[in-house]
Amino acid sequence: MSQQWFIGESHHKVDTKGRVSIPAAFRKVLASGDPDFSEGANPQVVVVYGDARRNYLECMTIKAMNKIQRKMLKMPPASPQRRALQKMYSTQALVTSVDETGRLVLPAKLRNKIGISNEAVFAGIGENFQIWSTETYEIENGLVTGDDDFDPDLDPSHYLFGDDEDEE
Amino acid sequence: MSQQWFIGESHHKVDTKGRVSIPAAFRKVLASGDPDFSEGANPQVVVVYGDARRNYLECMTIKAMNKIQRKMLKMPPASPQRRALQKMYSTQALVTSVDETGRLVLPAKLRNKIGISNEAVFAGIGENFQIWSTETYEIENGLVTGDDDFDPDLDPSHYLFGDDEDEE
DNA sequence: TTGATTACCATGAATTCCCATGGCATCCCT
DNA sequence: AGGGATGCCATGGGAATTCATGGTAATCAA
Repeated sequence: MSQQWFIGESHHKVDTKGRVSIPAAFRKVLASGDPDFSEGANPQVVVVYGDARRNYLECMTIKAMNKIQRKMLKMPPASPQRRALQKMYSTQALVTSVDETGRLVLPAKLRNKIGISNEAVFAGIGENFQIWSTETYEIENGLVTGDDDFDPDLDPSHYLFGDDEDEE
Repeated sequence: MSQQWFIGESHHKVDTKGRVSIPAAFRKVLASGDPDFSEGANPQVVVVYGDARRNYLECMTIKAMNKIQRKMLKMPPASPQRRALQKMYSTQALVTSVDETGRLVLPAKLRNKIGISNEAVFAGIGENFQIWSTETYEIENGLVTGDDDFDPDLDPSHYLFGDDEDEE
């Protein structure tokens, strides 16, 4: 069962062809989230580059993608919500697979979108992970925007308080 | 099982004869959704150009078309709903096949319908995909119509929140 | 015959595949 | 504890293949 969540942060080189190594730990999660994965083969990944306001790529397993697709199919076909989701998760997304050497190829379009020159940051978010250009990542993650219910100066673990579910 | 969904977005040239390359990824989905497909042959596609309000072509696999036909057969024969569907999906549709070089030929009638000059956009929507003229696509997809429950400025992923199905 | 449609061939660019290397950590042997 | 030996990991380069696209010849329909 190895690892279930994408956890960790790491930096990787992006070469002229757009190839980037995926952190080894993430590859295992991808493999376990790919229904068609067989030992020795290469797991598939989904890369979502949709939303214009985002300056990172959202990556997930096939299982996670299928779950999203099922959710979308349950929404009213012509609703703006469903349309927005479909545009983002179906149209502006890419299904590809990890290569023999554990790398992912990011097409030029996607690299431009997030402004990657030659180095990328992989950030695990649990059920999915993000790819950032190193420069953007440093800037964007320095400043945390707060709203009325959020205090940037507070230790985040405070928000875990209360309503514990059963163990494990 | 290769790929199950039409996912991705890409631009392709349309020549004077109406020939357009179908994105390679889409061709694989078409092949797997064609019951009569045999290795090395050319998969079939269904192109629906019916509805006057649409300024794009809706394309799907044979399997998807069969599903729609079955649904229609279950509806009351003389109902306006069934008639409308039949007109769109049976009358104003075209079954054709991908050629040797991976292209599709769009007859002049269909090109005029969606106003294609010399470039088309292919947009994957999961179970099917759309063909747009580049110009229309840019315009139509820039403006997002909002209603009371829809905020165009919100990241679409918000609409995925809640009501989780059981874990698999 | 004439315009349109289909089949066949050609090519550059992009992408995928395959092989190679250096570094770091782990294991194992004595 | 030293010192290989082993193996995985990140990265690089070149070859081989696929893709998108163009052109020309053959076939068809009216």
